Amino acid sequence: MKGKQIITSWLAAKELKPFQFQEEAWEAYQQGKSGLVNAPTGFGKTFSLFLAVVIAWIDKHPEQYRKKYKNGLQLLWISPLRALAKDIARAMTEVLEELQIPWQVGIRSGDTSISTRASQKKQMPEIMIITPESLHILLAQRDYPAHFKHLTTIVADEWHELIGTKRGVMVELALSRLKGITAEENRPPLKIWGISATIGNLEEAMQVLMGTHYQDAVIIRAQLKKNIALKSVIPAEMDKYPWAGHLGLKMLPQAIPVIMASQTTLLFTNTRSQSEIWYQSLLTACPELAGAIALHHGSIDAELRIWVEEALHNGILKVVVCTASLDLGVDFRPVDTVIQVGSPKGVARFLQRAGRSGHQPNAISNIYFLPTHALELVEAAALKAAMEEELIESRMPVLLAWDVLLQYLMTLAVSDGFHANDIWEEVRNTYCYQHMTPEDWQWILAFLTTGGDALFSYDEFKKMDRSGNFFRCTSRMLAMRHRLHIGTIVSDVMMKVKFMSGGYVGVIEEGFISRLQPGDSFTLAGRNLEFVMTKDMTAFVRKSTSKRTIVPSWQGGRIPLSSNLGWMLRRKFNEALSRRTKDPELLALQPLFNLQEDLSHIPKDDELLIEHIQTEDGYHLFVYPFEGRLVHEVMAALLAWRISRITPITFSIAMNDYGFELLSDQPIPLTAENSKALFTTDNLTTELQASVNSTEMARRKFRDIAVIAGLIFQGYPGKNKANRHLQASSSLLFNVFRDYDPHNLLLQQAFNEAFFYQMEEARLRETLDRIAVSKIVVTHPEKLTPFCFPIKVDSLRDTMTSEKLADRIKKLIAANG
DNA sequence: GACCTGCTGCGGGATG
Repeated sequence: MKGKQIITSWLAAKELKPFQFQEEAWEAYQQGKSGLVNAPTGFGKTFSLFLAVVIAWIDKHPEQYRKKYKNGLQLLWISPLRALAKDIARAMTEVLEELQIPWQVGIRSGDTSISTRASQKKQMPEIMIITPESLHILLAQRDYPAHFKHLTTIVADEWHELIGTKRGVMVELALSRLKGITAEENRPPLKIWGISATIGNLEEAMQVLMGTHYQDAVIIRAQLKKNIALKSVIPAEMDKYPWAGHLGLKMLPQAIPVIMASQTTLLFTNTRSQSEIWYQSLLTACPELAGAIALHHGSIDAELRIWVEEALHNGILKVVVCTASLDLGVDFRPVDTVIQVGSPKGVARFLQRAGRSGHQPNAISNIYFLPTHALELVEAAALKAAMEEELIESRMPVLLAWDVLLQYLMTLAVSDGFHANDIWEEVRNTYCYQHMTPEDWQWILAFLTTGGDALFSYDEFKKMDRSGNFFRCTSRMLAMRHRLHIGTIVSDVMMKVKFMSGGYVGVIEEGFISRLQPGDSFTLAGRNLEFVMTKDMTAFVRKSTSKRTIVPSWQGGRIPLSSNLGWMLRRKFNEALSRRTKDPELLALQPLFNLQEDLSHIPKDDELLIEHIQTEDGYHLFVYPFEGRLVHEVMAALLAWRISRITPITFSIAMNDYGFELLSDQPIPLTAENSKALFTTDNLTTELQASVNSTEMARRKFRDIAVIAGLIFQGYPGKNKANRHLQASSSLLFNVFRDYDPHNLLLQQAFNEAFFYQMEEARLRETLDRIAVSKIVVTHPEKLTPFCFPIKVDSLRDTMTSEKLADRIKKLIAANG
């Protein structure tokens, strides 16, 4: 083992010693195994595998490993982020230089220049770091197998980020093809490795990566624990802290000392508009932060974001206000403190964010939790317990994603073409498509060659030619369009925001701009801007001096509270009234809990609380399953439907992550006696269909599916079509399939996705099953309770502007006494 | 005494 000696002595010269898990990874790799490496952030997961490859290389060529050859591509490193790819390439290059190994490290991603691509094509670097999309683009090139002739190893970095997404499916498919090429050329099997943070289903994560073939893959777990110090910031005047709200600006004075005492702080918010508001407020409160504070979220111009990331790296910034855009990626060493404003919604996400600080072995990650309303403080106690018990969420792998398969087959068709029998074998051995039937496969092939039962008369849907079992796309126009559209991320159509004088600020939703009059001011990227005009999907602006500006809102995703966190939250309520609890969060909430108990009840984890409250608005029913807003939305609709079968009655519905409300102008006939029947899982599927508009939900899901499957052309880069266009064509296709091709697999997929992701059907069932064995506690409080107040405020918001809302809340309080 | 909602990720290439 010459390689290992060389590496360990090189490390020793730096006063470093490999961790045990790293040595285990080297060993396993040396034996030709595949597997998954799991370790907390900051312990060198990346290097465990990179050095394993280097060691094996030295052992293979002990005398001439420092000689320059044209070795060809040895190691393919899949990174989900372009920024991460750059960082890793830089680090690898440094190591190789120190070891005097003349290997090239290349990056292949969307920002790789045309000339670099061309030279890569002539001579591949020994190591290539690539995004899943770019990997498929390689597969879409003529003679693509030649690139991979010398490939021995593939590493999927940050695999926990990809599993559970269609980008992960792209990786599965690419691996199946690369394995196929290796087998065709009678080379030794590829070594396939994943690198993953801890998730609930690590075993499954590995199976997904390996496919159904590799039986003897290993999981290497680092027996290391990241030291995380979670500190809840308890509102100074707890008895005056709002019961509802999500911005948390009241806590600003308590956030400032934390920021000032730290070297560099990342302040995470849940939404882009919230980050804009916090940025402005911090700057107003501490003008001395000017130049040392920055803002980072997904709608800010990429160049500006890169500047912020670099400034963070170099320690120039004191604080960065951000959203999930800084969840992962580049290692920001100067960051020593993280502040989470509002609920992180999940344990894994919270850990991930905590790990952004103290990013070195044995350093402590400091994370402060800042509640935005009183009850949210319980989440801090729940998070603490969940971290101790390592109760980390699972990521469910995507199954039978037909849209991605259609795209992939087209990729193969535009490069060298494919033999259906070979590819069928390969695809069926991926985790995603293991249950694909021969009929499904035939349908897919027919759809790509003829357009299927619905689209057979339109030539643009006949994408491939068939001769026997060989499929190929001969149209150069289709091939080019296809290469442009590789990928599974379907973004909403956004409008660019540019200065009149040139200079790009960021993006904003069409709908937001359409509500502005020229001369109106709004805030983006922390700047006050005056709207001038729109032209070609671009909003032109100039600097504004106005003090009153509107903060835009973006219609982003709505992440529900995870079931792990919900479960822990329910458990924490058991301790709410116990004097023995040591959680400072629960102790601080004692007055609130006492009030809730006086007015109503605090549910234990084996109870379901239901509150009947009558106000001047009507009759309210509040239910608290703590299962996240998506489940609550569906449950509310289901319950409303079932109650309306007892008595003719109509409701309006509201919900948040903790519970939901049904509001009616007549008494709601739900009692402790009939409640079990109203929450039963009997006839669930049919009654869901009746109560929820699943067709509409499926129609919304279908838009992305149609784009990914290549049925809708989104236009050439930089010239995106307007949103209306996309909606219209996808809706049209949806109708055509429904009417003329009801067995269409893409249509079925749309319904499946609606049930799985939008209604969280599995989780709904589990919730109902839990309720079936729970004790149901029905109370009749005389006024609004601390539990119901946030939901009530939320339901008012739908129908009112914010000023009216403030008045309304005052009235509510007054009426509540 | 109680306010403002809603994340992220990627991206042709052949020819003159």
